Amino acid sequence: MVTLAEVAQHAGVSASTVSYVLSGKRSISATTRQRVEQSIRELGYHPNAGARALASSRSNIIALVIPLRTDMYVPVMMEIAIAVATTARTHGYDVLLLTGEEGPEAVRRVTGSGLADAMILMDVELDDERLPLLRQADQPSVLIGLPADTTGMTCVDLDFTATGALCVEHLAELGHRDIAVIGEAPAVYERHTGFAERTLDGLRSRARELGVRVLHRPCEGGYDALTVTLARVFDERPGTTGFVVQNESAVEPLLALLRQQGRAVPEDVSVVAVCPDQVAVQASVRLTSVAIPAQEMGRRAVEHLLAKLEGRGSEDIVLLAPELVVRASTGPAPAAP
Amino acid sequence: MVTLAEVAQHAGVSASTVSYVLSGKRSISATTRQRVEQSIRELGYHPNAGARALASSRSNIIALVIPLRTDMYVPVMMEIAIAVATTARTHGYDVLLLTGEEGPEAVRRVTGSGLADAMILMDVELDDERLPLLRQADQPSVLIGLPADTTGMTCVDLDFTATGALCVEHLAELGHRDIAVIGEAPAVYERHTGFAERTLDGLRSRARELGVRVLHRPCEGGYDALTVTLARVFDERPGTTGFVVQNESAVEPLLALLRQQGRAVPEDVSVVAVCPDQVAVQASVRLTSVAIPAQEMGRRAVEHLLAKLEGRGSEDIVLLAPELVVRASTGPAPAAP
DNA sequence: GTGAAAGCGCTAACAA
DNA sequence: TTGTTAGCGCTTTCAC
Repeated sequence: MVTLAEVAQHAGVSASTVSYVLSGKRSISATTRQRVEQSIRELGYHPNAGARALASSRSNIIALVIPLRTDMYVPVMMEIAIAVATTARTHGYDVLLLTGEEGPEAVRRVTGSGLADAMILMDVELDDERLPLLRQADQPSVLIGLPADTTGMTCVDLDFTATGALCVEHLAELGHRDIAVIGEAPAVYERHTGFAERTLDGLRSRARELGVRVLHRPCEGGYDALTVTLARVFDERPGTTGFVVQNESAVEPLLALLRQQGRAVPEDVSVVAVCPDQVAVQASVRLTSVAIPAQEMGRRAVEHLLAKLEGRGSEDIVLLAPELVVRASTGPAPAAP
Repeated sequence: MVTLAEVAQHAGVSASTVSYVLSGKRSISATTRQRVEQSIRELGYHPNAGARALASSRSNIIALVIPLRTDMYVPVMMEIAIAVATTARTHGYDVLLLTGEEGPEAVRRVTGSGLADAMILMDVELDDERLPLLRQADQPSVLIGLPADTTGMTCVDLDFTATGALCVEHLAELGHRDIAVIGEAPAVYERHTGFAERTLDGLRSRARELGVRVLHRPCEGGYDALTVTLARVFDERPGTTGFVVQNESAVEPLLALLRQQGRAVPEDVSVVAVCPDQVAVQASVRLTSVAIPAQEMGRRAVEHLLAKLEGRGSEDIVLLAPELVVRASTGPAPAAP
């Protein structure tokens, strides 16, 4: 294993010079720099991460805590994780992958050991038990998601309230007056992950303003669950002409069942989805949808984290504006019979 | 920040004693151990990761290289990653998440810096450019996937050859004599990721033995692509009664199009999928399928890696046996018209 | 069963 | 612009 001392000797300079060539923290003459860089290349030198961390008390590692549950938004999680990793790399950081399994203990362990310089938490719950630890830790952190109490926290999330509002607005403009919301599995609401409620809040309050009636039904994914849910919806509100779906695994079943019942999309019924674009374009009817901007969420989370690490302040709450893309699943409400 | 020295002082012992209490590498009297453990708890001590890595030249970190492409098997990738992370934790290791983006350079960087003690590579291509580096590195590694040349490598993968064979066997037993294979996107085959070809090989050679005709069509996901592909299949082989699908995003479109064409599943046409169980059970017809055992792959990869780290040898190639689960999408071939 | 002490490879004052 | 040097916190030999 090649050490910095060996590089120094090979280049005929002192260790600190090599160190400074690497860090750029003081000016080096062009010739010296070149000799050192030459030696580094010739010897195939790579700085030792442990030694560096010890001496500088910076590991150049960001911890990313992903949810253990894989019942929801898996591709979105993955996309965020990848965005976090690639963004971090462009800034010289690596990413440590932690699962939610360890719970609050993970925060303590990483914070205490100096394994990572900072952390990003995904799938934050409204009243997350890790938040107190995070607040008292001296490590910067960013949440992806929005807890109930955001005091002292930096959060990045899609503006789900605006998302909900946007969905109704679109349907209202098209003349729909009776809307059903097919939501996430009941477990998601019980877990109080926040985003589902926020979508609903935004949707309902805008609906009230626009004079649109809303029926909300949480729903497990899959055909069986949706068959029941859909029957109940039309039973209770036969005049329903608009659907908002926020549940990936309900999308295709919904479309299939509507088709099966002879309700044409978008002629008889309009559907707006809150889902990744890939799902929207690969569905059997190309879906008008609001996408979850996973990449941007990951990127922004890292950038805010780095800002904090470098002592630059940064906004506390970053809510990304939703964008509704109109595709083939929404159209004017049918004339009342 | 609490150091080992402070714990030692607080407990009235030497630093090395504390270290040995932590590592268990030499016997400690019960009373001393208790005093030390007490101090550790009282002071809230966490060993410093950098110092530990420097002194022991072991980081207790495993690097996991995930593919950058998210065009395929995303949930499977995620599941493997989570399994790797949780398994690693139970053995005292953390996981560093690297994207394929850096390419071979990532291997060099991690190997050279001592950032990680070992690495796991996912989505290995048949002729992967990282393999030579891996072979010459002194770090243990495990591949998830099977390259063309496995010399000196430890690999974990589903036995896709057996998977292909299993699919035809099932269809052949049901009397199907003309089978179409809806494969991954052409790009997947061009990339030579191996698994797609291996499935096909196993499928074809078993088909030959059983006197079954096979037509293979790579296919992009989605409805449009599948519409074209399906038309071509029935054009070329009107007598096709069995399908094997190895492409998540072709599953639902296939079922929908067959239904639309008035071909009932499984009465007129049988479908076997190679896909995650979740996809199989949530499809509009519950699919007979061979699952990709993502969790087990992740777990096994870590276990083999640890075996190598501890100097225990370990098998070179681990091919997990496929299991076909019969659900509602396969049945006896219809009598010839 | 326990302690003393020499590093591990690097960073960052402090000096020149 | 460059060199000297004192640690960073821990592991591990060597000695008792």
